[in-house]
Amino acid sequence: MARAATTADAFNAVAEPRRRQILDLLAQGERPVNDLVALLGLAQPQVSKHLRVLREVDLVRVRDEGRQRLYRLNAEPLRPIHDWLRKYEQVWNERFDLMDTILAELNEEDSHGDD
Amino acid sequence: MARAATTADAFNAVAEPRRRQILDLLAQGERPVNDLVALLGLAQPQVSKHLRVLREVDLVRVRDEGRQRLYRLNAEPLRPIHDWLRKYEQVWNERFDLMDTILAELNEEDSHGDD
DNA sequence: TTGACGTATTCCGTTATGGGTATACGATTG
DNA sequence: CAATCGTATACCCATAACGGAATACGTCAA
Repeated sequence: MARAATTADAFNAVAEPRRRQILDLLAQGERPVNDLVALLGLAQPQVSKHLRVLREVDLVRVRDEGRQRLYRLNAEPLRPIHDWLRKYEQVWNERFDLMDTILAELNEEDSHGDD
Repeated sequence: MARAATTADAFNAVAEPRRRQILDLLAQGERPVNDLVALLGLAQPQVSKHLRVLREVDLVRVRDEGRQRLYRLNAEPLRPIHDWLRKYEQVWNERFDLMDTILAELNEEDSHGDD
């Protein structure tokens, strides 16, 4: 074995900056591929590939219109990610990092205590 | 060029299921590596590697204690992800997907309209 | 100091990902 | 029917990333 399946879920789909950009653009409305190509400044095939990944996790839906394919956002699969993160929302509001800082400093002290 | 740097940011760090598990465990409190090894059922080196990735994006902090290394969650870097997702929160609450369904059906009709 | 323990790092092999380029395919236009 | 447009796919390359196994390194105990 080498790597676990990757782009198979929304987490991975969204880990790619370009794909996030695509979603951001589609959030404004339906768009044909060439629009995205222009806006992203990428080559058309790469955009199509990213769209494929997004389609596979159902983050985008397509609609044929003549020779164009209009892509549209489907945010639904993002919800599990959001839900997962919600657990941590509290954590970063509390000042645990203050304790971290203290611990880190103690650790530092410890490290160069005897050089 | 081949791939853009990957594990360099929190998005990618969190895209790995095992790493999410690790964070989930650390959310309960500080833990030494071997604890995680036992709980995850992974080999120790793999756990250390995942921890390294998490450390590099500052999602975990370490503290030496004797020959143990106690890892602790730092949720802070998750906030940008959460923020990014918040934009879409509204989208999946609205019933845009209803329109999607309709459009999809129209498209379907269209596809096998003339067989 | 030697040995055991806890953890990090290194090396290896495999996979799959992302970019680039060429090309295939369907739809429209003339 | 031919040419063109819009998009998807195939192919190639380089590299990163994961798992596995061995090993290095620091710390503690005897």
